[in-house]
Formats: sequence, C-alpha cells, structure tokens
Amino acid sequence: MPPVKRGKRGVSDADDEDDDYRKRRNRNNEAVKKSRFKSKQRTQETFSRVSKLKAENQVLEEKVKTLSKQLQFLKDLFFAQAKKDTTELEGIDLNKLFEDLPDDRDTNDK
Amino acid sequence: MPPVKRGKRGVSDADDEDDDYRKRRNRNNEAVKKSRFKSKQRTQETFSRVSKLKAENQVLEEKVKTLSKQLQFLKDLFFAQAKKDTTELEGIDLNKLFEDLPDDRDTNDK
DNA sequence: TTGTATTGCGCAATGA
DNA sequence: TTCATTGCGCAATACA
Repeated sequence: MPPVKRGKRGVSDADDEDDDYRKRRNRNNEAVKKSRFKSKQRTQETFSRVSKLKAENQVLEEKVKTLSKQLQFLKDLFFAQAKKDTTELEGIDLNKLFEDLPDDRDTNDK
Repeated sequence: MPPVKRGKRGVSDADDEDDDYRKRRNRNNEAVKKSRFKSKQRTQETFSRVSKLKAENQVLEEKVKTLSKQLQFLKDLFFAQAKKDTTELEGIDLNKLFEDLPDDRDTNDK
C-alpha cells in the first residue's frame, strides 16, 4: 500500500512537492537499473568462469593420464630389467626409446 | 502507463470484473516469485560449481606436479645408467628404490 | 541528514 | 487459457 499517496497529479492540485519527489524517484530508478546491470554482469562472469575452469580441468585430466602412462611404462621397464637380471636390455638404445616420450620439462610449461 | 486502468477500486463502482482480475494477478505474482526463486537457486549453484572446480583443479595441478617429478626422476635414472654403461646400477635394489614412488595405478583412481 | 546501492515485490507485456 | 520469464518502477532499507 502506498505510504501517503503523494502527488498522483490530477488528484491533488499541488505539483510542488511532487517535483522533488519525482526527482528522487528518477534518481533511484537509475540506480536500480545500474545495480541490476552490474548484477547481471557478475552472473555472466561466473558462467564464464565455469566454462574456463572446466576446460582447464580437461587439459589437466589429460595431462595426468599421459604422465601416468609414461611413468608406468618406465616402471615396467625397470622391473623387467630387474627381473631379467640385465643382459636383455644391454642392446637397447635408450635415447631412441625415449623419443616416444615427451620430456615433461618441455611438456609442462604452460 | 497502465493500459486501461481496470478496477482501481474506488474509481469505478464495479468490483465485479475486479474479482477476476485480482485472481489472475495473484496467480501471476506467485509465478513471479517462483520463477525468481529458481533463478536465484541457479545462480547459487553456479557459484558452487566454481568453488568445486577450483578445488578439483588444485588437486589435479598437484598431481601433475608430482607425476612430472617422478617421471623426470626415472628418466634421469635411465640416462645415468645408459651413460655409465651399466655396471654402476648392478648392485641397486630397484624394489627398494621404488618404494618412495607411489604406483600410479594406486594413486590415480579417484 | 543526505545520496547511492540493494533487494523484495507487484504490474504488465511477452514467451511458450 | 495457463504458467513462466523479464523489464520496469516503487518503497524499504542497507551503506556511506
């Protein structure tokens, strides 16, 4: 319910107080619009953040997978060597072998 | 500006159409409240999602770091062995050595 | 006290 | 026709 029903022009013959009132109302209306705009912006940014984080996550997930595989591969290699008590690995060119594995000092940055 | 200025009780003497009007207004007001509530919920959830994703991200970041270190360690070990042309590594107990490195088949799940 | 910023709420237009 | 969504203004009130 309106407070004192001020200046509903046509009802009261006084457009005097009304003037001041309208001025304030207009300023508030602007403030409201501004505030709501900001609010929407924030919401939008939050959505963007979700997208960005999801993407980063995918990349990291993939990286973990790759690294795990590489690590496991090397471990298996080690164990195989240990079990076969040397000899077998003698002829293998390790540098050649490692070409398939990206060096994480390169892979990791960025 | 209001469209036809219906039922502003006190102006027209007909509270008849007004009844129907109010009924509709009330229903809409409810719908509005409901809709805005849902909207707020969604916004809130989006915020939560950001938090959750940020946390996951941290974990993954850490995991990548750890795996990279382990991998690099093994590679260095390999190269060292290659360079020293066997012999040196002969006496090392690999199983003992690997105790320090969590097996990623365990580490990785979840 | 004054001025802006936020927020809940109702109205009407519009969407589905 | 009904309900859902949205721009907009009002008033209360939180902030400064």
